[in-house]
Amino acid sequence: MAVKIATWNVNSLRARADRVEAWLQRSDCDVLAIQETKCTDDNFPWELFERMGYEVAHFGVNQWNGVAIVSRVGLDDVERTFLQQPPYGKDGKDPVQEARAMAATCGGVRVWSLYVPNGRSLNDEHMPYKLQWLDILKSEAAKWLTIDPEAQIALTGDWNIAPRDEDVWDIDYFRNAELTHVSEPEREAFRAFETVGYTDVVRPFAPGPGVYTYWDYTQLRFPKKEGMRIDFILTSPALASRATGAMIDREERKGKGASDHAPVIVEFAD
DNA sequence: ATGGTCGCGAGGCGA
Repeated sequence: MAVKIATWNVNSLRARADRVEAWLQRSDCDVLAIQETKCTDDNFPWELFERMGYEVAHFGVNQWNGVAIVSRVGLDDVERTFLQQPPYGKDGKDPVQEARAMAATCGGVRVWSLYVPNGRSLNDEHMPYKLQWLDILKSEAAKWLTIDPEAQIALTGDWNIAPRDEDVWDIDYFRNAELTHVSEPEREAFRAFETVGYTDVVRPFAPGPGVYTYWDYTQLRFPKKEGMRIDFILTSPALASRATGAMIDREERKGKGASDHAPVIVEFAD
């Protein structure tokens, strides 16, 4: 079946409930993968989606992270965390499994909602966590294609990596400040998904330069058009061949109460 | 102008 899938880091679902509802209405998406709900199941706004006729599954353990999948074309075989997903333990504290990944089968597509660890800084212990998290996810994703080369898989979400120099507004600024998201280890971790067979299905329909999915709240980054392309939809080969269009909804970043990320949308034909 | 923005949750952390 034809299906329209979006991914969006909403940066708090409760603070943005009205915006999310309005966006879902006008975007007419069949599936929305959400990151950073910042909810637990207890304070998650279930009825918001149910009254629009969508099913919803959520994975959130505290006020951090949190991922969800919303669908009106079925929501089956919900899976929370990927196999071998590494936990995070700071300063030798007990490692905790964070709510950063979940999957569901919607309209025949295995949709993953992914919130890749930020990394924080090149020397922070969060960076090796980020790289290991991605490496293990890549290995799992490679296995899925080995098991079924025709699998319909969409790896969607906030990858916290800008794979190309043109994916940030000024690569020299990032290099000079030794910022994350553009380092070679991070980019290699991203390319590894392409090496095992996954494709960015949005970029061909929304080519750069100057095309971004995220703008920092500070420094007037959005009006100055100083953003980053860090949200992606990567798909298996069989699903990539069905992509007929895609867009980054930059309009949604405008105005008071916007998330710092824009929704990213792709359409697949039958 | 040595700051500037958010959200969560009630001080500081994470982004």
